[in-house]
Amino acid sequence: MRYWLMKSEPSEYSIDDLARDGFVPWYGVRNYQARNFMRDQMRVGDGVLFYHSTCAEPGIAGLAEVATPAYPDATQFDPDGNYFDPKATEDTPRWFNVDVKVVRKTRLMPLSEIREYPELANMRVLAKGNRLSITPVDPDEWRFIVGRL
DNA sequence: GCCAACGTTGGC
DNA sequence: GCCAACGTTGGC
Repeated sequence: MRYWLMKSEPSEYSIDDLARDGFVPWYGVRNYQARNFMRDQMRVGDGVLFYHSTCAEPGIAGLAEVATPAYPDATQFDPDGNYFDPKATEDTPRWFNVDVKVVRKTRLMPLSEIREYPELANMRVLAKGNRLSITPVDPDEWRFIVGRL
């Protein structure tokens, strides 16, 4: 069992959207490291911190979990979509995604609050210049955060 | 809107 | 295989 932090822009897809839909295919990831996390390391049942980024109040907004193994991201094959990849084919897909299902919306734990806890100082989401949309979370960090939501 | 940081691309 | 140029991310 692993733990993850996954970023979403709430203007695109928020925790309220996830609470409404129940689950969502995490499509559109076009970064190899983030893809590899989904394809190679995620397992059904892994815990997910749902993080709002690029918004007025960035921070952790809810809890979710990995709901499916990784499978080819359908959007890479759609020439009219924003996520089309001309180098991907059905036989040799380049991008993968899992489905994520809601556990619960929580209070918002703002980025500014995350920074205040020495216990969370090593989180990758706090690292300067970190741009990864999916990052692993240590079990200790997970427990610390969940206990305060 | 700014800008630092980072990943990717492509010429050589 | 290097590396400059470019595009994107994301907090502020």
